[in-house]
Amino acid sequence: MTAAQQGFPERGHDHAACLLQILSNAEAVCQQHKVRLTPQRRQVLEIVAGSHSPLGAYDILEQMDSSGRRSAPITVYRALDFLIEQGLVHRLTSLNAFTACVHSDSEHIAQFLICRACRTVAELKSSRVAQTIQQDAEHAGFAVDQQAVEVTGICRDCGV
Amino acid sequence: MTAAQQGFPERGHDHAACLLQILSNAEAVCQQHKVRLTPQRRQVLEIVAGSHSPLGAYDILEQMDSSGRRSAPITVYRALDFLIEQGLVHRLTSLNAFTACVHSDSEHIAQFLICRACRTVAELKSSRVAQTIQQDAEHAGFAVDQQAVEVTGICRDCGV
DNA sequence: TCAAGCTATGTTATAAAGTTACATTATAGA
DNA sequence: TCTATAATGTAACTTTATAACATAGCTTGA
Repeated sequence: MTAAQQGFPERGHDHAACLLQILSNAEAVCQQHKVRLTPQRRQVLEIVAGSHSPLGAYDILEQMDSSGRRSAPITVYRALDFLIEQGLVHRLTSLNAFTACVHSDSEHIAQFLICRACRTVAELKSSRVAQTIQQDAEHAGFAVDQQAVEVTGICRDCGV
Repeated sequence: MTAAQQGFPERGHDHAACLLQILSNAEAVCQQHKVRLTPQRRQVLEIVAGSHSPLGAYDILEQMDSSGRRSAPITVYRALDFLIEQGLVHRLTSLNAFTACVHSDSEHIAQFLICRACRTVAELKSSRVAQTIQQDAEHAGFAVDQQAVEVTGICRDCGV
C-alpha cells in the first residue's frame, strides 16, 4: 500500500506520477471491460484526478472550457456517468462532487474521509466497515446493493 | 425497541400514533435545548414525519402551500436547518431529501437503509457500524465529526 | 413598560446542480 | 460499404439551494 493508494496523500507527494498511474490503470480497466475511454472521458478523468479535493461538475466544465472549446454540462455528466460506471470515479453525494478512484481494482466498496479544513478527500476502503454495514443491514432484512459512506472531519495534516 | 423506532415500519403500523410520538418528543427536545419549536417548524416536522419515504424540500413546500398560504423555498430550508440542528430530522444527501428522526435521543449516529423499490427509508442506528467507522478513520489519522452512511437496496417487504 | 437586541420570518432574486429531448457524428461489425 | 449502435452536440429547462436585505416578534433588564 503506497501513499498514493490509501489514506491522505503525503505532503508534496509525486502528483504527476500518481496521475499517470490512474490514467494507465483506466486504460487497462476500459480495455478489460471492452468499453471506450474516449478523449473526452479521458480528459474528464484527468481533470478529476488532477485534484485531491473533489470537483463539482461545473468546476470540471470550466477546466474543459479553458483548455479548448466550450462544452455543455451534459457532456461532463455523461463522461462522469461513464467513469463512475467503470469504477474509475466516485461521486460524493454529500458534496455534490466527484473524485478519482485511487485503487486499481474497479470493484470495491470504499468509504470517504472528507477533511473540512483542507477539502482533501481520502478513500478508506475498509472491508471491516463494509462488512459490518452489510451484516447489520442483512439483520434488518435488507439486501444491500450500494453503500455510501462519507465521513467529515479533520485530517492528520490539518489537526495540528 | 418498537417497530416505530427501528427498522422498516411494519405494514399497516399505527402511523398516527407514530407521528404523535415524534411530535411530542420534539416538544421535549426543544424545551430541553431551550429553543423554539415555532408553528412553522412544527408544520415542517409534521409533513416530513407524515411520510415514511423521504421528502424533497420542494415537496414539503408544496404541502405547506396546499395547507395555507404561499411560502418561499428558503422558509422550508430554514425550518429544516433548525430541525436537523436539533437532531429531529435527517438529511439524506444521496437523495437530496429529508426524513424525520424516529429516535428520541437527539444525539445519535444513524445509518440509513433506502429501499429503491418502495422508497421507504429505515434508520439503522448501529453502534457497531459507527464504532468501526470511527476506529478505522482514527487509524488513518482522521478526527471524525460527522458520519453519513446511506445504504441502497431492497427492503424485506419488497424482496419477495 | 418600553426600548434594545436578538430570533424568526418575509420577499425577491439568483446561483448551483442536474436532466430532457432531439439532432448529428463516429465507430465497429456484418 | 452499409447498418446498427455508441458517443457527442445543442438548446432549453427543471430541480435544488442560497444570498441579501426588509420586517415582525419575542425577551429581558433598566
